[in-house]
Amino acid sequence: MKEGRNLVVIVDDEPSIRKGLARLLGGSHGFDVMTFASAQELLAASLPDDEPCCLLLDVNLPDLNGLELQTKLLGRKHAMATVFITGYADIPLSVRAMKIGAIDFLTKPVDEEDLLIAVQEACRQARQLSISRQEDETIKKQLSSLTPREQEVLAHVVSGFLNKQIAYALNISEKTVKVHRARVMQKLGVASLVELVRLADNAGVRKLPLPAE
Amino acid sequence: MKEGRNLVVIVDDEPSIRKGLARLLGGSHGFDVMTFASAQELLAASLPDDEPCCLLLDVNLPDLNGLELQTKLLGRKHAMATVFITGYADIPLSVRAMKIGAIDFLTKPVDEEDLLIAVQEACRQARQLSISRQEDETIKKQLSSLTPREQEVLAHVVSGFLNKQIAYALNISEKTVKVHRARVMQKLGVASLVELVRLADNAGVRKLPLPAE
DNA sequence: CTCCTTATTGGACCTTGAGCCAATAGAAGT
DNA sequence: ACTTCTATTGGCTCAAGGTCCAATAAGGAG
Repeated sequence: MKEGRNLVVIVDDEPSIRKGLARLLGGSHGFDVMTFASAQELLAASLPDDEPCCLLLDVNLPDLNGLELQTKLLGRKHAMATVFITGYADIPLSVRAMKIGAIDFLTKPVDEEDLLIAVQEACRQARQLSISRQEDETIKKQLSSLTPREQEVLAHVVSGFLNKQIAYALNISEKTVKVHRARVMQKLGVASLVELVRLADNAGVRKLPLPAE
Repeated sequence: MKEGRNLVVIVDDEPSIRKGLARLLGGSHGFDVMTFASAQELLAASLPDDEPCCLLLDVNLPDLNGLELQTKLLGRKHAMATVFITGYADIPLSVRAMKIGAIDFLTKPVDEEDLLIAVQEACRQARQLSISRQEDETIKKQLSSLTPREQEVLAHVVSGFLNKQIAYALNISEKTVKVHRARVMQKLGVASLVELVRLADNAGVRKLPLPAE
């Protein structure tokens, strides 16, 4: 992943627009640029691995609506944020675009200043998303390296149970719980219960109901 | 706070529109409705205490732009979510509205179905916001009931320090740390370290840097 | 089939960390 | 002077973590 340069992926069926945008962004403003003429082209292409990017989408693409393309891409592993551009559009369409998370929705002729601000913001959000996804990934991987029993013990621990309560709930001895617990701490690379709770919460570990007290 | 009924606050300078919207929402659909003819009227009025509500704003108000009004209101304690309605507007305006957090941006003539969906969603989000703000409030209040020393100890505890490390850092004995710690737990109404960490994290208690290891 | 690894379980023992009860001392307010 | 709040500390008990050891069962490699 190249650092310092941000990738902008342009999809527009007008060659002149593509070139204009590419020159503007790629030239003096230091973005890496890739261009596509249609949604199909983009979907078929392989983007640089895990490179967070700003999608610059024309709404009125010949083969697929820009919003539908955006929806299709959202499900992917790629971290991206979208800026729409359009020549002919109405308010409901722009509102729908914003609702599904577009960074901005610009009308042609596009104001350079607006475009740059939007693209920079999109890149920023894409990078942010990429980072938080990677962290998520790492945590999930660590969690899946736990054995079923360890995961069970972890769930109880972060629910606030004492070892003896966990032992009773799982019908094993307290000593065994301690062993599992120690393994969990070691595998997840945390040194304290505090860190363990934060990590588990971030990973969305299900909290169990407290016992009747 | 009345339960079960959601409040919709309508601001529009056209009496006929006000009445139409009020009748539609207040009648068969069971919303509580309040209407205002201008931004000033709304700002001067006192809304039911802490009642989460849906703001239904005409964008083209005589005295103040709908978006500016929304911005003014955001800073208040009231939990509200906004749906804009407009007769004459352009895409940049609708995009700006969505950027500042509008739930929807509808064009006249307003489709009843769309309006209802938007209003319901706005009410849902307003209630949600209200709840999370109340929780925030409660936590902040509890935190401020801690003495300075207790807050200091809390900060260290949720940073993963051991009692002896805290004692050394604060230059007091370990026993003292334990007492402060117990008081913190009691005042915040938590029974375990796990809960304490979650509560502190939600309240944004600053984590201290770990000691050199 | 045997050997090896992993997961799960558990006991005895010891060290450290944390929680509970009681208590003192100073400062501030009534 | 008396009460209240805050900060402080000691002693005792319980919880948690570590060490050393060990048994059982499942799954693969050779």
